[in-house]
Amino acid sequence: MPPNSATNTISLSVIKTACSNCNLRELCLPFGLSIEELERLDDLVSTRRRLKRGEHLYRSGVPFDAIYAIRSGFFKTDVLLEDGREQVTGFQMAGELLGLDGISSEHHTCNAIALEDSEICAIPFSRLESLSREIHTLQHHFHKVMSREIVRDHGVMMLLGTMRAEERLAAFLLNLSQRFTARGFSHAEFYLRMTREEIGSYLGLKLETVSRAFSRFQEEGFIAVQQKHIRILDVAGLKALMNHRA
Amino acid sequence: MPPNSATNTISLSVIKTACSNCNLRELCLPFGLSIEELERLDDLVSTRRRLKRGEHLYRSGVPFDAIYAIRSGFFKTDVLLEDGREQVTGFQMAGELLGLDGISSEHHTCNAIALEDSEICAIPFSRLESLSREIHTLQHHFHKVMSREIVRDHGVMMLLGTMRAEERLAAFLLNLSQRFTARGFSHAEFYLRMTREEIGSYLGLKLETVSRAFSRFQEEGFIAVQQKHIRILDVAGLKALMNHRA
DNA sequence: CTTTACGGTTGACTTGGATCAAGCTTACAC
DNA sequence: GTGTAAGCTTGATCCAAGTCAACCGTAAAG
Repeated sequence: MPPNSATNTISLSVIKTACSNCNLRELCLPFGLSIEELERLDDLVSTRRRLKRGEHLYRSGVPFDAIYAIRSGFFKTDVLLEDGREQVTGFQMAGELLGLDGISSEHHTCNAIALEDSEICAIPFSRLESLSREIHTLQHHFHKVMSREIVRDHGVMMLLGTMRAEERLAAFLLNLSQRFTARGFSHAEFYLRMTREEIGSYLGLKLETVSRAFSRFQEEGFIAVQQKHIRILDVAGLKALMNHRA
Repeated sequence: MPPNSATNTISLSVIKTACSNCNLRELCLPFGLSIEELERLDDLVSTRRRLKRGEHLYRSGVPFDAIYAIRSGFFKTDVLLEDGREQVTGFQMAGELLGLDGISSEHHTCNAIALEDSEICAIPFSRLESLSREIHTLQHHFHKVMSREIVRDHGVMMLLGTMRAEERLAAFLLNLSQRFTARGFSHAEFYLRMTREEIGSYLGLKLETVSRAFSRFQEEGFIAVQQKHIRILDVAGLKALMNHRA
């Protein structure tokens, strides 16, 4: 038996799973690039890494040298205060970028933790800067991605600063639903990868309040919840809840 | 009398006040550039604009085509919900950039309003992208500025998500103080350009709560307040207040 | 100088969400 | 299988901040 030939074929095909034939390319960094440009980006995205549930992709304080694209899986990012308080700053899914916070000080300023077994592509940042000096489209798209992160953060501030508990949770569910839809999953049915406590931390609420709001939404017929399994039954109802000053 | 000659001299000297001899250059976009590079940036920063207190620099929804550097003055940015709720997303001072949120959708997503008579430099964004494809240092610094904004937003999330009213106000005062210091002003004494209501909106509190927290800080001897005039008397006291889970 | 309006302070009372506590469900280890 | 721990739900109670209201201070307009 010549095992090498088979092995080589497999590993070659694995390596070949670069940006150019990644099915997330329209959601991720390669968006809008030509075939030739894509191949240049492939050269850059050399390191792939698998993470188990609970594993850190990076920790606050460690030197920054790459940003990460999520190939599959689900992450949270959080910031810890000295006294132990945790703020979850975001939940990230396939096609989204992690690590943009590290550019400013050349050190990561938050923790990124896999909430399920995941796979990421590491993109060395200085090489990304070089390439985006040559590829206008890549440069512009990268700027859009950073800007989108700022806009998203403003949305979270709005949520934390002016909304009541049920509005926050409704906004959260609608946002998740919309992002799952963009990835070809059901907009109405999904599993939450995070605990009630993590949702609470993100939304500035305690886990008991999150749990009660879920129960309330179920009583009202907006959703069906069973632990981490969510079915959205009334999108309009959830939206209405957010807009009227209750 | 020949008024023209005098006028021309003045306007020439005003025009010459470009990045290369702006005293904010170390805080602003030109940071780290060589003399020649600075001159290329000067060509780009052509439009200067004065705004009266209360005037909008841009409004949410209008097309984005430039970012703005604050030459002098003070701004707030806010997001309005359909039902009228306002979230102040930031306060910006000299040397800081406005409008980064507009890159992602090519439309501004918040309002920028002058809180005192101010002057800004408009930087056409597509020209900034061109130039930063040629000047590595400019590209890298711009990325750092965007990233810094993301880190700042995470700080605000932490504040809104996990801190109590007095911690939030203490964090806010310490942050202002630090930014004034970086601009060569007293770290201990300054005038607030915003109302209690705007502070409250930023911090996710009502104006009465902000007012009471100011009074409380004064009673404790941490600060002296008289309307918008603030003197910080005990930085350590304010810091301590933030760290101990009270 | 007086009027007026806006912003700020303070008090009394209410309330949404936190806290404390008990019990339940699910999943995994043994 | 059974045990156990982590996560979730629900109830009772409490409290920080919100709401409502009155009044004060300052600054701009007349």
